[in-house]
Amino acid sequence: MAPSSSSRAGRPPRTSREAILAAARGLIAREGWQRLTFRRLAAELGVGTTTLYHHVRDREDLVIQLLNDQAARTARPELPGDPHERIIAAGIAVHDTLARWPWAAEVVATDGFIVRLGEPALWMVDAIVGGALDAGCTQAEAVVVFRSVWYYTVGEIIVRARTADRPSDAPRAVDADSFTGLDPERLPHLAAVRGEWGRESARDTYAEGLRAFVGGLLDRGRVR
Amino acid sequence: MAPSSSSRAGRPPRTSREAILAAARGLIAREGWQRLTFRRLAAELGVGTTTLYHHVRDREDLVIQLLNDQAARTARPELPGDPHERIIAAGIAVHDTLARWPWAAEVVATDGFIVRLGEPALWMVDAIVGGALDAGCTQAEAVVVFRSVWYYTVGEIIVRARTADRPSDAPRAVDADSFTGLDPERLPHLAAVRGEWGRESARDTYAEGLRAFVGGLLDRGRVR
DNA sequence: ACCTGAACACCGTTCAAGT
DNA sequence: ACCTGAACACCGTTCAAGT
Repeated sequence: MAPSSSSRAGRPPRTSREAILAAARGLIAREGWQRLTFRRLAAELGVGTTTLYHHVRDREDLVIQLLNDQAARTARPELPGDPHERIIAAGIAVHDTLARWPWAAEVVATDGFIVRLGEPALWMVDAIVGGALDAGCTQAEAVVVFRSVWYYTVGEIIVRARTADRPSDAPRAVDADSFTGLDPERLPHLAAVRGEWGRESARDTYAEGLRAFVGGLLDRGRVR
Repeated sequence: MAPSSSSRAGRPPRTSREAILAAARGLIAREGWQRLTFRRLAAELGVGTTTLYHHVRDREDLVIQLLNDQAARTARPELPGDPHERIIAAGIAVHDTLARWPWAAEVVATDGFIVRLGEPALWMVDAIVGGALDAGCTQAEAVVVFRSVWYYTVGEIIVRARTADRPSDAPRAVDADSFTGLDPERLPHLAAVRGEWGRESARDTYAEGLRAFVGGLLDRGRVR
Protein backbone atom coordinates (compact mmCIF):
# COMPACT_ATOMS: atom_id res chain seq x y z
CA MET A 1 0.00 0.00 0.00
CA ALA A 2 2.63 2.50 1.05
CA PRO A 3 5.41 2.79 -1.56
CA SER A 4 8.30 0.98 0.06
CA SER A 5 11.21 3.14 -1.10
CA SER A 6 12.62 5.09 -4.00
CA SER A 7 14.74 2.17 -5.17
CA ARG A 8 12.20 1.11 -7.82
CA ALA A 9 13.22 1.15 -11.49
CA GLY A 10 12.27 4.63 -12.72
CA ARG A 11 11.75 6.89 -9.75
CA PRO A 12 8.21 8.30 -9.77
CA PRO A 13 8.15 11.79 -11.24
CA ARG A 14 5.42 13.09 -8.92
CA THR A 15 4.18 12.89 -5.36
CA SER A 16 0.78 13.12 -3.79
CA ARG A 17 -0.56 14.18 -0.43
CA GLU A 18 -1.09 10.50 0.39
CA ALA A 19 2.46 9.53 -0.55
CA ILE A 20 3.83 12.36 1.59
CA LEU A 21 1.83 11.29 4.63
CA ALA A 22 2.81 7.65 4.12
CA ALA A 23 6.48 8.62 3.87
CA ALA A 24 6.14 10.77 7.01
CA ARG A 25 4.65 7.84 8.92
CA GLY A 26 7.50 5.61 7.76
CA LEU A 27 10.14 8.19 8.68
CA ILE A 28 8.71 8.63 12.18
CA ALA A 29 8.45 4.88 12.67
CA ARG A 30 12.02 4.19 11.56
CA GLU A 31 14.00 7.23 12.72
CA GLY A 32 11.86 8.94 15.33
CA TRP A 33 9.70 12.04 15.11
CA GLN A 34 12.61 14.41 15.80
CA ARG A 35 13.98 13.50 12.36
CA LEU A 36 10.82 14.52 10.50
CA THR A 37 12.02 17.52 8.50
CA PHE A 38 11.02 18.71 5.05
CA ARG A 39 14.47 18.00 3.73
CA ARG A 40 14.59 14.46 5.05
CA LEU A 41 10.99 13.77 4.03
CA ALA A 42 11.71 14.90 0.47
CA ALA A 43 14.82 12.73 0.34
CA GLU A 44 12.72 9.79 1.56
CA LEU A 45 10.33 10.36 -1.33
CA GLY A 46 13.09 10.99 -3.85
CA VAL A 47 11.79 14.46 -4.74
CA GLY A 48 13.17 17.95 -4.32
CA THR A 49 12.55 19.58 -0.96
CA THR A 50 10.56 22.41 -2.42
CA THR A 51 8.20 20.03 -4.19
CA LEU A 52 6.53 19.41 -0.84
CA TYR A 53 5.27 23.00 -0.81
CA HIS A 54 2.89 22.11 -3.62
CA HIS A 55 1.07 19.65 -1.39
CA VAL A 56 1.35 21.04 2.14
CA ARG A 57 1.32 24.71 3.06
CA ASP A 58 4.04 24.58 5.70
CA ARG A 59 5.37 22.43 8.50
CA GLU A 60 2.45 23.04 10.83
CA ASP A 61 0.05 22.07 8.08
CA LEU A 62 1.99 18.84 7.51
CA VAL A 63 1.74 17.81 11.16
CA ILE A 64 -1.98 18.65 11.39
CA GLN A 65 -2.66 16.66 8.22
CA LEU A 66 -0.66 13.79 9.68
CA LEU A 67 -2.71 13.92 12.87
CA ASN A 68 -6.01 13.92 10.99
CA ASP A 69 -4.74 11.08 8.84
CA GLN A 70 -3.72 9.01 11.85
CA ALA A 71 -7.00 9.77 13.62
CA ALA A 72 -8.86 8.40 10.60
CA ARG A 73 -6.91 5.14 10.98
CA THR A 74 -7.61 4.79 14.68
CA ALA A 75 -10.65 2.96 16.03
CA ARG A 76 -12.67 5.13 18.38
CA PRO A 77 -13.62 3.52 21.69
CA GLU A 78 -17.12 2.57 22.88
CA LEU A 79 -18.23 5.24 25.32
CA PRO A 80 -20.29 4.76 28.49
CA GLY A 81 -23.88 6.01 28.62
CA ASP A 82 -23.42 7.97 31.83
CA PRO A 83 -22.47 11.55 30.82
CA HIS A 84 -19.93 11.93 33.60
CA GLU A 85 -18.16 8.66 32.77
CA ARG A 86 -18.42 9.42 29.05
CA ILE A 87 -16.38 12.62 29.41
CA ILE A 88 -13.74 10.78 31.42
CA ALA A 89 -13.55 7.91 28.92
CA ALA A 90 -13.24 10.32 25.97
CA GLY A 91 -10.53 12.31 27.77
CA ILE A 92 -8.53 9.18 28.54
CA ALA A 93 -8.89 7.97 24.95
CA VAL A 94 -7.57 11.29 23.62
CA HIS A 95 -4.75 11.29 26.12
CA ASP A 96 -3.68 7.73 25.40
CA THR A 97 -3.77 8.36 21.65
CA LEU A 98 -1.72 11.54 21.82
CA ALA A 99 0.72 9.91 24.24
CA ARG A 100 1.49 7.42 21.47
CA TRP A 101 2.11 10.27 18.97
CA PRO A 102 4.70 12.53 20.60
CA TRP A 103 5.21 14.35 17.28
CA ALA A 104 1.67 15.72 17.70
CA ALA A 105 2.69 17.61 20.85
CA GLU A 106 4.18 20.47 18.87
CA VAL A 107 0.86 21.14 17.23
CA VAL A 108 -1.87 20.42 19.80
CA ALA A 109 -1.26 23.79 21.46
CA THR A 110 -1.70 25.71 18.22
CA ASP A 111 -4.26 28.50 18.23
CA GLY A 112 -7.50 27.36 16.66
CA PHE A 113 -6.19 23.80 16.50
CA ILE A 114 -9.52 22.12 17.27
CA VAL A 115 -11.26 23.92 14.41
CA ARG A 116 -8.69 22.52 11.99
CA LEU A 117 -9.38 18.92 12.94
CA GLY A 118 -11.30 16.62 10.63
CA GLU A 119 -14.35 14.56 11.51
CA PRO A 120 -12.41 11.42 12.53
CA ALA A 121 -10.65 13.48 15.22
CA LEU A 122 -13.63 15.58 16.26
CA TRP A 123 -15.61 12.68 17.75
CA MET A 124 -13.81 13.34 21.03
CA VAL A 125 -14.84 16.98 21.12
CA ASP A 126 -18.39 15.88 20.37
CA ALA A 127 -18.30 13.25 23.12
CA ILE A 128 -17.07 15.66 25.77
CA VAL A 129 -19.44 18.46 24.76
CA GLY A 130 -22.29 15.94 24.56
CA GLY A 131 -21.49 14.57 28.01
CA ALA A 132 -21.55 18.08 29.46
CA LEU A 133 -24.87 18.92 27.78
CA ASP A 134 -26.42 15.64 28.95
CA ALA A 135 -25.22 16.40 32.48
CA GLY A 136 -27.26 19.60 32.40
CA CYS A 137 -24.73 22.21 31.29
CA THR A 138 -25.76 25.11 29.09
CA GLN A 139 -24.11 25.33 25.68
CA ALA A 140 -21.64 27.93 26.92
CA GLU A 141 -20.83 25.84 30.00
CA ALA A 142 -20.27 22.79 27.82
CA VAL A 143 -17.67 24.69 25.81
CA VAL A 144 -15.91 25.68 29.04
CA VAL A 145 -15.92 22.05 30.16
CA PHE A 146 -14.27 21.02 26.91
CA ARG A 147 -11.69 23.79 27.01
CA SER A 148 -10.76 23.00 30.61
CA VAL A 149 -10.30 19.31 29.92
CA TRP A 150 -8.37 20.22 26.78
CA TYR A 151 -5.89 22.49 28.59
CA TYR A 152 -5.27 19.83 31.22
CA THR A 153 -4.72 17.20 28.55
CA VAL A 154 -2.46 19.41 26.43
CA GLY A 155 -0.32 20.25 29.47
CA GLU A 156 0.14 16.63 30.42
CA ILE A 157 0.87 15.59 26.82
CA ILE A 158 3.49 18.28 26.25
CA VAL A 159 5.32 17.59 29.51
CA ARG A 160 5.20 13.90 28.60
CA ALA A 161 6.59 14.49 25.11
CA ARG A 162 9.40 16.67 26.48
CA THR A 163 10.25 13.94 28.98
CA ALA A 164 10.38 11.18 26.38
CA ASP A 165 12.30 13.52 24.07
CA ARG A 166 15.17 14.05 26.48
CA PRO A 167 18.38 12.25 25.50
CA SER A 168 18.82 9.60 28.16
CA ASP A 169 22.49 10.43 28.83
CA ALA A 170 21.68 12.81 31.72
CA PRO A 171 18.89 11.23 33.75
CA ARG A 172 18.03 14.49 35.58
CA ALA A 173 17.99 13.63 39.27
CA VAL A 174 14.29 13.87 40.13
CA ASP A 175 14.68 11.01 42.59
CA ALA A 176 14.88 10.95 46.37
CA ASP A 177 16.96 14.08 46.82
CA SER A 178 14.63 16.47 44.99
CA PHE A 179 14.85 20.03 46.25
CA THR A 180 18.18 19.60 48.00
CA GLY A 181 19.26 22.62 49.96
CA LEU A 182 15.62 23.54 50.45
CA ASP A 183 15.09 25.68 53.54
CA PRO A 184 12.26 24.09 55.62
CA GLU A 185 11.75 27.44 57.35
CA ARG A 186 10.79 29.19 54.12
CA LEU A 187 9.11 26.39 52.19
CA PRO A 188 7.76 24.11 54.94
CA HIS A 189 5.10 22.26 52.94
CA LEU A 190 7.42 21.51 50.09
CA ALA A 191 9.95 20.18 52.59
CA ALA A 192 7.20 18.00 54.07
CA VAL A 193 6.35 16.27 50.78
CA ARG A 194 9.91 16.13 49.48
CA GLY A 195 10.06 12.40 50.04
CA GLU A 196 6.88 11.78 48.03
CA TRP A 197 7.79 14.11 45.17
CA GLY A 198 10.02 11.79 43.15
CA ARG A 199 7.76 8.74 43.57
CA GLU A 200 4.60 10.66 42.67
CA SER A 201 6.21 12.44 39.73
CA ALA A 202 7.06 9.10 38.14
CA ARG A 203 3.43 7.91 38.28
CA ASP A 204 0.87 8.53 35.54
CA THR A 205 -1.77 10.55 37.39
CA TYR A 206 -3.64 11.81 34.33
CA ALA A 207 -6.77 9.72 34.83
CA GLU A 208 -7.23 10.48 38.52
CA GLY A 209 -6.69 14.19 37.91
CA LEU A 210 -9.20 14.11 35.08
CA ARG A 211 -11.77 12.34 37.26
CA ALA A 212 -11.43 15.05 39.90
CA PHE A 213 -11.60 17.78 37.26
CA VAL A 214 -14.76 16.45 35.63
CA GLY A 215 -16.31 15.99 39.06
CA GLY A 216 -15.66 19.62 39.88
CA LEU A 217 -16.78 20.89 36.47
CA LEU A 218 -20.12 19.09 36.58
CA ASP A 219 -20.96 20.11 40.14
CA ARG A 220 -23.95 22.42 39.73
CA GLY A 221 -23.00 26.06 39.82
CA ARG A 222 -19.26 25.41 39.83
CA VAL A 223 -18.60 26.56 36.26
CA ARG A 224 -19.95 30.10 35.80
CA MET B 1 21.94 49.16 37.75
CA ALA B 2 21.70 47.30 34.47
CA PRO B 3 24.47 48.35 32.07
CA SER B 4 22.65 50.45 29.49
CA SER B 5 24.49 49.43 26.33
CA SER B 6 27.87 48.64 24.85
CA SER B 7 28.35 52.21 23.57
CA ARG B 8 30.49 53.22 26.56
CA ALA B 9 34.12 54.25 26.04
CA GLY B 10 36.10 50.98 26.10
CA ARG B 11 33.77 48.05 25.62
CA PRO B 12 33.91 45.81 28.69
CA PRO B 13 36.21 42.84 28.13
CA ARG B 14 34.10 40.39 30.13
CA THR B 15 30.50 39.45 30.83
CA SER B 16 28.81 38.06 33.89
CA ARG B 17 25.72 36.00 34.48
CA GLU B 18 24.00 39.16 35.70
CA ALA B 19 24.94 41.16 32.60
CA ILE B 20 23.69 38.36 30.37
CA LEU B 21 20.33 38.21 32.13
CA ALA B 22 20.01 42.01 32.05
CA ALA B 23 20.76 42.04 28.32
CA ALA B 24 18.25 39.25 27.75
CA ARG B 25 15.56 41.22 29.59
CA GLY B 26 16.34 44.28 27.48
CA LEU B 27 16.30 42.32 24.24
CA ILE B 28 12.93 40.76 25.05
CA ALA B 29 11.50 44.14 26.08
CA ARG B 30 12.67 45.89 22.92
CA GLU B 31 12.45 43.28 20.17
CA GLY B 32 10.19 40.56 21.54
CA TRP B 33 11.02 37.14 22.94
CA GLN B 34 11.12 35.47 19.53
CA ARG B 35 14.34 37.40 18.87
CA LEU B 36 16.14 36.07 21.94
CA THR B 37 18.90 33.98 20.38
CA PHE B 38 22.44 33.36 21.55
CA ARG B 39 23.81 35.18 18.53
CA ARG B 40 21.68 38.27 19.06
CA LEU B 41 22.23 38.25 22.80
CA ALA B 42 25.98 38.15 22.33
CA ALA B 43 25.81 41.01 19.83
CA GLU B 44 23.75 42.98 22.35
CA LEU B 45 26.50 42.48 24.92
CA GLY B 46 29.31 43.14 22.45
CA VAL B 47 30.91 39.74 23.04
CA GLY B 48 31.47 36.69 20.87
CA THR B 49 28.58 34.27 20.67
CA THR B 50 30.54 31.44 22.17
CA THR B 51 31.48 33.48 25.20
CA LEU B 52 27.96 32.90 26.51
CA TYR B 53 28.72 29.22 26.93
CA HIS B 54 31.03 30.09 29.81
CA HIS B 55 28.11 31.48 31.79
CA VAL B 56 25.07 29.44 30.77
CA ARG B 57 25.08 25.77 29.86
CA ASP B 58 22.70 26.00 26.92
CA ARG B 59 19.58 27.72 25.73
CA GLU B 60 17.26 25.90 28.11
CA ASP B 61 19.50 26.86 31.01
CA LEU B 62 19.41 30.50 29.92
CA VAL B 63 15.61 30.62 29.92
CA ILE B 64 15.30 28.86 33.28
CA GLN B 65 17.84 31.27 34.81
CA LEU B 66 15.88 34.15 33.31
CA LEU B 67 12.68 32.82 34.84
CA ASN B 68 14.24 32.41 38.28
CA ASP B 69 15.73 35.88 37.96
CA GLN B 70 12.38 37.43 37.03
CA ALA B 71 10.59 35.53 39.79
CA ALA B 72 13.04 37.03 42.30
CA ARG B 73 12.04 40.51 41.08
CA THR B 74 8.32 39.84 41.34
CA ALA B 75 6.34 40.52 44.51
CA ARG B 76 4.40 37.48 45.68
CA PRO B 77 0.74 38.04 46.51
CA GLU B 78 -0.91 37.83 49.92
CA LEU B 79 -2.69 34.50 50.09
CA PRO B 80 -6.03 33.74 51.77
CA GLY B 81 -6.13 31.66 54.93
CA ASP B 82 -8.71 29.20 53.64
CA PRO B 83 -6.80 26.27 52.08
CA HIS B 84 -9.18 25.93 49.16
CA GLU B 85 -9.03 29.62 48.28
CA ARG B 86 -5.28 29.68 48.84
CA ILE B 87 -4.68 27.07 46.14
CA ILE B 88 -6.87 29.01 43.72
CA ALA B 89 -5.14 32.31 44.50
CA ALA B 90 -1.68 30.77 44.06
CA GLY B 91 -2.71 29.16 40.77
CA ILE B 92 -4.06 32.44 39.43
CA ALA B 93 -0.91 34.29 40.51
CA VAL B 94 1.29 31.78 38.69
CA HIS B 95 -0.91 31.91 35.62
CA ASP B 96 -1.00 35.69 35.45
CA THR B 97 2.76 35.90 35.92
CA LEU B 98 3.53 33.34 33.21
CA ALA B 99 0.99 34.96 30.88
CA ARG B 100 3.12 38.11 31.04
CA TRP B 101 6.25 36.12 30.18
CA PRO B 102 5.44 34.25 26.97
CA TRP B 103 9.12 33.40 26.51
CA ALA B 104 8.78 31.15 29.55
CA ALA B 105 6.27 28.92 27.75
CA GLU B 106 9.00 27.00 25.94
CA VAL B 107 10.51 25.92 29.21
CA VAL B 108 7.64 25.37 31.67
CA ALA B 109 6.90 21.98 30.13
CA THR B 110 10.49 20.77 30.57
CA ASP B 111 10.95 17.51 32.40
CA GLY B 112 11.92 18.13 36.02
CA PHE B 113 11.30 21.84 35.56
CA ILE B 114 9.89 22.44 39.04
CA VAL B 115 12.94 20.95 40.71
CA ARG B 116 15.16 23.43 38.87
CA LEU B 117 13.31 26.46 40.19
CA GLY B 118 14.84 28.67 42.87
CA GLU B 119 13.23 29.66 46.14
CA PRO B 120 11.62 32.87 44.80
CA ALA B 121 9.67 30.78 42.30
CA LEU B 122 8.96 27.84 44.59
CA TRP B 123 6.64 29.76 46.93
CA MET B 124 3.78 28.85 44.61
CA VAL B 125 4.50 25.14 44.79
CA ASP B 126 4.68 25.49 48.56
CA ALA B 127 1.38 27.41 48.67
CA ILE B 128 -0.49 24.83 46.61
CA VAL B 129 0.99 21.83 48.42
CA GLY B 130 0.33 23.57 51.76
CA GLY B 131 -3.28 24.28 50.83
CA ALA B 132 -3.81 20.64 49.93
CA LEU B 133 -2.23 19.40 53.18
CA ASP B 134 -4.28 21.86 55.24
CA ALA B 135 -7.41 20.66 53.45
CA GLY B 136 -6.72 17.16 54.73
CA CYS B 137 -4.80 15.56 51.87
CA THR B 138 -2.05 13.04 52.51
CA GLN B 139 1.44 14.00 51.32
CA ALA B 140 1.05 11.86 48.20
CA GLU B 141 -2.36 13.37 47.45
CA ALA B 142 -0.96 16.88 47.88
CA VAL B 143 1.65 16.17 45.22
CA VAL B 144 -1.08 14.94 42.86
CA VAL B 145 -3.06 18.12 43.52
CA PHE B 146 -0.05 20.21 42.58
CA ARG B 147 0.73 18.20 39.45
CA SER B 148 -2.87 18.37 38.26
CA VAL B 149 -3.06 22.14 38.72
CA TRP B 150 0.34 22.43 37.06
CA TYR B 151 -0.65 20.49 33.92
CA TYR B 152 -3.79 22.58 33.55
CA THR B 153 -1.81 25.79 33.96
CA VAL B 154 0.95 24.71 31.57
CA GLY B 155 -1.61 23.78 28.93
CA GLU B 156 -3.38 27.11 29.14
CA ILE B 157 -0.12 29.06 29.14
CA ILE B 158 1.31 27.27 26.10
CA VAL B 159 -1.87 27.66 24.05
CA ARG B 160 -1.92 31.32 25.10
CA ALA B 161 1.72 31.87 24.09
CA ARG B 162 1.14 30.21 20.73
CA THR B 163 -1.87 32.46 20.17
CA ALA B 164 -0.01 35.66 20.99
CA ASP B 165 2.92 34.42 18.94
CA ARG B 166 0.95 34.12 15.72
CA PRO B 167 1.72 36.83 13.16
CA SER B 168 -1.47 38.88 12.97
CA ASP B 169 -1.61 38.86 9.15
CA ALA B 170 -3.86 35.77 9.01
CA PRO B 171 -6.47 36.13 11.76
CA ARG B 172 -7.51 32.45 11.61
CA ALA B 173 -11.27 32.38 11.32
CA VAL B 174 -12.32 31.05 14.74
CA ASP B 175 -15.34 33.34 14.69
CA ALA B 176 -19.01 32.64 14.02
CA ASP B 177 -18.52 30.07 11.28
CA SER B 178 -16.37 27.63 13.24
CA PHE B 179 -16.70 24.06 12.05
CA THR B 180 -18.20 24.90 8.70
CA GLY B 181 -19.33 21.89 6.74
CA LEU B 182 -19.83 19.99 9.95
CA ASP B 183 -22.33 17.18 9.60
CA PRO B 184 -24.96 17.52 12.40
CA GLU B 185 -25.84 13.85 11.94
CA ARG B 186 -22.39 12.67 12.90
CA LEU B 187 -21.35 15.34 15.40
CA PRO B 188 -24.65 16.55 16.83
CA HIS B 189 -23.39 18.08 20.09
CA LEU B 190 -20.63 19.99 18.40
CA ALA B 191 -23.17 21.31 15.91
CA ALA B 192 -25.35 22.39 18.84
CA VAL B 193 -22.66 24.52 20.49
CA ARG B 194 -21.17 25.82 17.25
CA GLY B 195 -22.62 29.27 17.86
CA GLU B 196 -21.06 29.50 21.33
CA TRP B 197 -17.67 28.15 20.32
CA GLY B 198 -16.12 31.33 18.96
CA ARG B 199 -17.42 33.56 21.75
CA GLU B 200 -16.35 31.17 24.51
CA SER B 201 -12.93 30.53 22.95
CA ALA B 202 -12.16 34.23 23.09
CA ARG B 203 -12.85 34.43 26.83
CA ASP B 204 -10.26 33.82 29.54
CA THR B 205 -11.75 30.85 31.39
CA TYR B 206 -8.62 29.88 33.33
CA ALA B 207 -9.88 30.98 36.74
CA GLU B 208 -13.29 29.33 36.54
CA GLY B 209 -11.75 26.10 35.28
CA LEU B 210 -9.22 26.19 38.11
CA ARG B 211 -11.96 26.74 40.68
CA ALA B 212 -13.83 23.70 39.41
CA PHE B 213 -10.63 21.64 39.33
CA VAL B 214 -9.62 22.48 42.89
CA GLY B 215 -13.18 21.79 44.04
CA GLY B 216 -13.01 18.34 42.49
CA LEU B 217 -9.51 17.60 43.75
CA LEU B 218 -10.31 18.47 47.37
CA ASP B 219 -13.58 16.53 47.47
CA ARG B 220 -12.85 13.70 49.88
CA GLY B 221 -11.94 10.48 48.17
CA ARG B 222 -11.82 11.98 44.70
CA VAL B 223 -8.04 11.81 44.28
CA ARG B 224 -6.86 8.26 44.93
C1' DA C 1 40.59 31.88 33.33
C1' DC C 2 38.32 33.84 29.91
C1' DC C 3 37.32 34.87 25.36
C1' DT C 4 37.29 34.15 20.31
C1' DG C 5 36.21 33.18 15.02
C1' DA C 6 35.55 29.60 12.19
C1' DA C 7 33.24 25.71 11.28
C1' DC C 8 29.76 21.96 11.75
C1' DA C 9 25.48 20.38 11.01
C1' DC C 10 21.60 21.61 10.33
C1' DC C 11 16.66 24.31 9.72
C1' DG C 12 12.07 26.30 6.95
C1' DT C 13 10.94 28.95 3.10
C1' DT C 14 11.09 31.87 -1.28
C1' DC C 15 11.97 32.45 -5.98
C1' DA C 16 13.00 32.35 -10.68
C1' DA C 17 13.66 29.01 -13.86
C1' DG C 18 12.96 24.72 -16.08
C1' DT C 19 9.95 20.71 -18.31
C1' DA D 1 0.68 21.96 -13.74
C1' DC D 2 4.29 20.33 -11.53
C1' DC D 3 8.84 20.13 -10.19
C1' DT D 4 13.55 21.92 -9.31
C1' DG D 5 18.34 23.73 -7.35
C1' DA D 6 20.14 27.57 -5.54
C1' DA D 7 19.88 30.89 -2.32
C1' DC D 8 18.23 33.46 1.81
C1' DA D 9 18.24 34.08 6.42
C1' DC D 10 18.84 32.09 9.96
C1' DC D 11 19.70 28.48 14.23
C1' DG D 12 22.54 26.06 18.60
C1' DT D 13 26.82 24.11 19.62
C1' DT D 14 31.79 22.38 19.41
C1' DC D 15 36.54 23.10 19.07
C1' DA D 16 41.13 24.47 18.72
C1' DA D 17 43.39 28.52 19.24
C1' DG D 18 44.49 32.89 21.21
C1' DT D 19 45.39 36.38 25.27
